[in-house]
Amino acid sequence: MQDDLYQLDAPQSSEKSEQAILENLNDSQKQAVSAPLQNMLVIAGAGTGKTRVLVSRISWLIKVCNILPRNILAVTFTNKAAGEMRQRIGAVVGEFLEKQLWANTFHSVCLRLLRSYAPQAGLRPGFTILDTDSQSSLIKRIMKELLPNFKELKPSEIASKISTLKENRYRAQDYIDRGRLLEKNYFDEISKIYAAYEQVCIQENSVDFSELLLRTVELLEKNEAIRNLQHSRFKEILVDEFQDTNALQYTFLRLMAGPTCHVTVVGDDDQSIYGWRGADYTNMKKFVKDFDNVQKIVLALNYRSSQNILDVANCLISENNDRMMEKVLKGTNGQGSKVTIYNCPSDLFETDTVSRCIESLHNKGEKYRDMAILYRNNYLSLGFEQKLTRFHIPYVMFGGQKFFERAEILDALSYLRVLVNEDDDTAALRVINVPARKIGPKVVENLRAICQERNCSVLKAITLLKTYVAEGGNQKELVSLYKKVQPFLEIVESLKAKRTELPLNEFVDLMLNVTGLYTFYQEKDAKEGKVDAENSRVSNLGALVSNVKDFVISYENRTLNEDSLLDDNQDPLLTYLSNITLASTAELKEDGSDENTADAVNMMTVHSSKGLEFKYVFLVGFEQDILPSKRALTSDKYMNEERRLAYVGVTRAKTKLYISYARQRSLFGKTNPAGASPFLREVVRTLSENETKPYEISNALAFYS
DNA sequence: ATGTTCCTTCTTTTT
DNA sequence: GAAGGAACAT
Repeated sequence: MQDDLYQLDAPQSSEKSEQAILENLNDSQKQAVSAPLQNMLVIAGAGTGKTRVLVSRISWLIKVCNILPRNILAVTFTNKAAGEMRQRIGAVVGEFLEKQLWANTFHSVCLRLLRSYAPQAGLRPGFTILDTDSQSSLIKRIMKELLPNFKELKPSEIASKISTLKENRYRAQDYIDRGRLLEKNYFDEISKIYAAYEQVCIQENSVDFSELLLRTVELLEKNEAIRNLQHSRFKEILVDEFQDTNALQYTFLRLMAGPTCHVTVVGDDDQSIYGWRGADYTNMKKFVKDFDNVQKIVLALNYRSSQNILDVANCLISENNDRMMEKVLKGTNGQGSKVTIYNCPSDLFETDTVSRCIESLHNKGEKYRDMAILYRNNYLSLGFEQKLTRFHIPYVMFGGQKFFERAEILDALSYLRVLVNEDDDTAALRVINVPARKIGPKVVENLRAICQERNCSVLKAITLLKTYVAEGGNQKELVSLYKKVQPFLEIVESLKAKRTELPLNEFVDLMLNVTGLYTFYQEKDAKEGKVDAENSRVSNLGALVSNVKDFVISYENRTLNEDSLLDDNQDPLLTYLSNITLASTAELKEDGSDENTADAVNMMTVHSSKGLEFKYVFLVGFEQDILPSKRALTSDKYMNEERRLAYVGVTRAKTKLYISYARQRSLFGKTNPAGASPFLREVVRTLSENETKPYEISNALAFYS
């Protein structure tokens, strides 16, 4: 604390700070970091030190421009990026100042605002966030009720349709009024479901992911006082991965930035790979138009890859016809070794070749953790998993079955959600019969009839039944209905009573016992013969408890500033649930197996590799119909995005890149002819003219014994 | 209400 | 080829 206060009182040493912050930056980086206060667009190619610039710029604002951290808002796309940024800024400006900075994802910034202004935003305090799974099950429920015979669209498809509509600012009524033109198919069904969905969400006091954004935008638009409050607070706003923002996030940004605020956005149109879920890199163009005097800075000096890799990358991306600007990455690490292209007779040869190559690299002293296998589709990982296992090569997979999407975890969280928000029927209905309590569809139907009649939640309906029975009500159906659901109510009530008595982690442990989830999943594990297995359901529940424990510790240590006082009404459980729903991914490390300690080959999709780098990269399955995906052939737009995806894959490599494709591939039990990706053909056609080709083609057959 | 078998599906994924 | 969902039987 002493040190922190010292730092706080010592902004005068700014000349020294200046030097320290600008040290080891190149000219354009320096230009961006030390620019006068203004709106800025930083176009940062792959590996050009984008995060470094952002972190340095924020440090500069704090240490040199003497802007208070609380007047700065840094928005990122993922929690991981936000955490990393906070940590790196903390290292420069000290923890004390770092803690006052808002560095968060779009969604959690919106959540914070909505929690602070719930009533003004049309929400009741304690609202819960719908995860993807809950959203689908809610829609499924609505469809069953409203359109039992409508099978043409899956609940998840409707869910993403609704998300897209929200991202384009269509509420259900807007869609009904003026959406018919947008829709070729199923307009009536979608609008009916959307309208009902909107209503149920309000009833249940829950918001989905897009709703967090949309509601905040609406709040800021219609409430001038709240908007002005944000304007007087945020003097500098910075956005990372700007090419990934969607229309709604862009609107949010415009609303948050007041007349005296400066906005800096950093991004790379060539790395926009989330267009399929609403990301629109033309926001970069819009930004220049909509904001005043935007200073444009281009970073093209690449610190990551050897020149051969960059030559391939530059050539690849140059084929795109919708780029914002011609950008040629120039390396700083010398020519390096050539990119190896493996031409494999079949997918079996491919996995074999890659495994052998990894083995020989390892034998030469390279670490497994410096290598990565990147693929377009998750199903391509299977063959590599098998082959690597046979070669006794350790690997870690990113993505895949996510911890917080597992059934047992979602069950546990649903119980917790009911405790926090008793209107959350989606959560209640998920677990009302888990573990099995003889509450089937019939009982649920009867309950919901009461809900409709009384316009109340499921839990409330059960409570009403209880009162009815206690007061000597004697209608047979109601009494027997109550008997059926009584155990569930008792569990919820007893948990409610104990909630405040115990530390949260102990409470969650207790909950798992009281509800019977532990026993239920123990039996399930036993039936499948995976008792004590690392990925058993019970051990996952255990991991949940320790995750809660970690949360409790950090929650108790949090610094109480004016924002956290506004937050969450001081209910740690509500905070935990919100955090978890907005966190997902690999946030929860399998305890013990810290990724730094385990030396293992990394396996992931190209999408999830964005932002990462590895010494050795194997870009596999670089084939027609895979990369580019079969479905991309329909339009130039999709094709360009696929090419950017390939570009992202290529630019992950530092020292050496291996690209492989098979001439035939077994897929879902069937063997089909395959072949090199047209992207690869483009590159080879263009670069083969060069005297010194940056690549070499290797016939994988020679490897196979 | 629950257990069993058959049938469909098979990009990418964060929040 | 495996997993999740729906229809069917117990």
